[in-house]
Amino acid sequence: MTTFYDERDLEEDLSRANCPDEDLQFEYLFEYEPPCSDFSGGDQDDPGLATHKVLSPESEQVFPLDEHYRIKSCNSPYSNLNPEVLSGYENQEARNYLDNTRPPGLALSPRIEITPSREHYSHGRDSLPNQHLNLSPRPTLTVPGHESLAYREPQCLSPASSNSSTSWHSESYSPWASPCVSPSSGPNPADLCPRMQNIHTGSPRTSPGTSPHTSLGEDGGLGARSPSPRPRSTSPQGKRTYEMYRNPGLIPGQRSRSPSPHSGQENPNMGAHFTHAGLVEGVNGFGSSQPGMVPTKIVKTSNQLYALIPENHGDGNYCDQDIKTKPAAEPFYVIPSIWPKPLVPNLCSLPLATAPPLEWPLPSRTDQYELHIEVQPKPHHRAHYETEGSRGAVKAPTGGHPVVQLHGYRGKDPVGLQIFIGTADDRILKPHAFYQVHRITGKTVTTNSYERIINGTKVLEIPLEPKNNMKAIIDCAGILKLRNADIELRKGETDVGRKNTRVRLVFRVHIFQPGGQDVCLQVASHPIECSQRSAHELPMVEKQDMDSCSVLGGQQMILTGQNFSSDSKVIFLEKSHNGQQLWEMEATVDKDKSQPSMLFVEVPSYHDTSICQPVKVNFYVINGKRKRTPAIKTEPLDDYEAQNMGFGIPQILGLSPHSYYHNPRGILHPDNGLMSGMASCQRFSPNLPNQDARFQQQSPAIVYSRGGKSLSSSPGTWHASGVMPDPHRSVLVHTGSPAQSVGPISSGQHPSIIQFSPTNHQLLRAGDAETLPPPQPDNQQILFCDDYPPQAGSHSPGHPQAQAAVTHQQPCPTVIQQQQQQQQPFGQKEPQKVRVSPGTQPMEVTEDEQRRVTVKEENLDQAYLDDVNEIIRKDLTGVQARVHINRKIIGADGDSFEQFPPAPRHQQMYSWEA
DNA sequence: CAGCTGGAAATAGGC
DNA sequence: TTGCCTATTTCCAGC
Repeated sequence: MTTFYDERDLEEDLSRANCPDEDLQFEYLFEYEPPCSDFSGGDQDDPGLATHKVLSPESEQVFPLDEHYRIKSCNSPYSNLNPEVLSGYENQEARNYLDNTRPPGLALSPRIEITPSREHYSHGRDSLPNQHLNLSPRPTLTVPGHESLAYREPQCLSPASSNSSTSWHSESYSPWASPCVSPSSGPNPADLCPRMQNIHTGSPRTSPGTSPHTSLGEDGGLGARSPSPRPRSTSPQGKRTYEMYRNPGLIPGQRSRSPSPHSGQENPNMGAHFTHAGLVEGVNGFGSSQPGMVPTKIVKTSNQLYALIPENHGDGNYCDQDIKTKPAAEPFYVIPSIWPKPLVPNLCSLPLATAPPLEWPLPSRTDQYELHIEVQPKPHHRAHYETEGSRGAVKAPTGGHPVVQLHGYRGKDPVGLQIFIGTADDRILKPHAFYQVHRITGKTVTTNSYERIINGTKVLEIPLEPKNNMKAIIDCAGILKLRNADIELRKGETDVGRKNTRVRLVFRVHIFQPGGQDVCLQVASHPIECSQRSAHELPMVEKQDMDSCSVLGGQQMILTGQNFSSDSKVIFLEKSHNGQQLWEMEATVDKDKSQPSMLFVEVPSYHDTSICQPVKVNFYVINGKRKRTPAIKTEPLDDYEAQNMGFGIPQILGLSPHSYYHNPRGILHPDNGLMSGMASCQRFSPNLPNQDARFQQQSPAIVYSRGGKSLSSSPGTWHASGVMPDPHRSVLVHTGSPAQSVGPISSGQHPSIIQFSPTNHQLLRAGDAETLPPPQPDNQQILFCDDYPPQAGSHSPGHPQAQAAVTHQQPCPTVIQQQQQQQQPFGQKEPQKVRVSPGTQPMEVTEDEQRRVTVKEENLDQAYLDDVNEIIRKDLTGVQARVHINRKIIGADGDSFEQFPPAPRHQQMYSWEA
């Protein structure tokens, strides 16, 4: 079981569009193996030699991986990528790609592979159908009437965050300023924070935190806010609804396939910048190809000096916009010519002008360094509104706080660690529009931090000091929730806040190197659910003890997680490439054994036991009843869409689902220069509108020359470091030795739990933080593949044990024995009732049917991507596409299955007794 | 008393 | 259009 699949695929997303409640689903993967013998991701007893395991229902055979594949793999876009360099989702991307590049020579094991999806925390934004549409950078953020504002107005507008951290108005541009200092008394916001000009002009606050209800509407006339009880914001043009978001076709007049705020369609200025000039430009939307661009305007403030550079010509990446001086179409970016005074002397931090944009994907490690989250945050953190007091810093599962450490750093100077709130969806990581990091101060906070606003995103910076072993306890970062209406009202903002409540803590370091090239590393935490409700209602799977089994099912799978209930149901489903649900089956949950943190599930039989290829399915956990889920939903083909897509629907249908969520939008546009700058090893057709976002997810280490000039001047300025993740390997996660594993699963029966997806991996880490003795950094980082042996040099520089832990994979037991339980089952054993499951026949889509199917607008881009991917894939390896099976977890308000396919006769479905 | 928490009412939007 | 349901946002009380 060493292959990996991208559960964040097209069909899943399409299906999601048909199933609103699936926004709260956390999906996981499972793979069915056919009865016939074939490869199965094998044991990897030899850490240095990946194997494939021939698996039949009764026997297994292991043999080495074909060398041919390795060679082939070298041609992949990840040829220079070391999977271990990438963290979290990025690794999954590599795995996905690799998985799909399996050469034909290696037959795929028809097996079931259970893999926790990155959708594990899929929720809200990430699960929205057009989530991939928001991959474009967010160089500017606008508000109605103030289109030139380069910030998220609520953040700038609302100082109502906790006084402990106060609003980030003043702090943002004056890190060392008192959090409560009046804008009028401190640095002049008019100078330091142009966006503040609008807000504060005529209404300077004496204390940003004194009036939770002080609003933009009051101050800046944006009209989005009013004294409490505040009326819901209304948009002159009509507020987007969640449904509209899910289905852009519902939006009158919205035809753009790129509703991203900064897509070319919506912002020609931005779009024009996506040229081959360089990655920076592409990402930032700054079209400058002018080396040595000189700031056109210098603004002297009380504490800092900013260079104002026209967006279209500057090479600056971060900044505030000068609202007053520039029209909307020509926003300015403010680049501090003088680095703000750090809290720590000699703090090694990169000048904003040279730092990569927050939207940029960065690796978590290079050969030399690794930025690692030693302790992950809790999966839930109730964010506070501006009208509320702070809800404190994000905590760790153990009760402490997240810990981040930079490995491999030998310098003597502290390094600035940046923290911001990023998206938790499957698209490229970027600052979250609806959440901001919130600086926490107080006697309980041990970590100094200061704030700044980088291109509209609040960023905390704390020092990583050698004396602390370059480790920082993140006890100063809370999460502020911005009102959806305010954000959605921004011009160009296409994301909706509804059900978009998952975030990640993103950590970044910029390591100054003597050679003149600095290294930027970034690592994102596990997803954090920020809503109040979900903390108690959403079931989450943190661990699954098996990821594949025979198509015959019947094996017991133990899910470890949270918020399971007696009503918890585990649903297996399969979708077609176009998102149509092909099969759905509720697994039998052993109510007697199950606990709030553990579910014992009997894997249902796959509907087609005669498959000869492994099939991936989804499964998810749902608490409570579930509404009817349409098995197939078709829509009339939108001519406009079809025309603009440039290919027929049938083409879409055959596309690989992989990387659907990774539409890089503008970033990977052939004109944006990303590929040339970051993934030169891979060539794409310039005619294709998009490229596979995996290549940005798999971004190489960013090495750049100090000094803003070069950043946008040429593609070569930003170049991949020589240390790129190994592309040859699918990767999986070894969750630790038996002694380190959690719970019964870690007992002798399952000494080595292998988790296959980043999602699962992430969750595991959250749990491991409590149970695994530190340091266990590589439990998370040990990513290797079934198809390829770990390579020297790919290990974590700071964790030599990484390699050693690679191959303790064990075959999944066909039957998992009941483990000793510390908790009581939900209830006493009761006669299970047979669930009525209509709709026995798996959905089969004929070609004609497929032609009638309309892929939602937001999915077309990915279709393009997949198309490209498929071309590349075939070109590189000729690997045949796979069928994926994902799994999900649904929220408590999930739908019921009125069209639930009946289980095979030999495998009746059971449900919890009410 | 400030900050933090948990809970829940009020509100808005979706169906 | 209405009612129900869910998600969001605001408010309150306790620690």
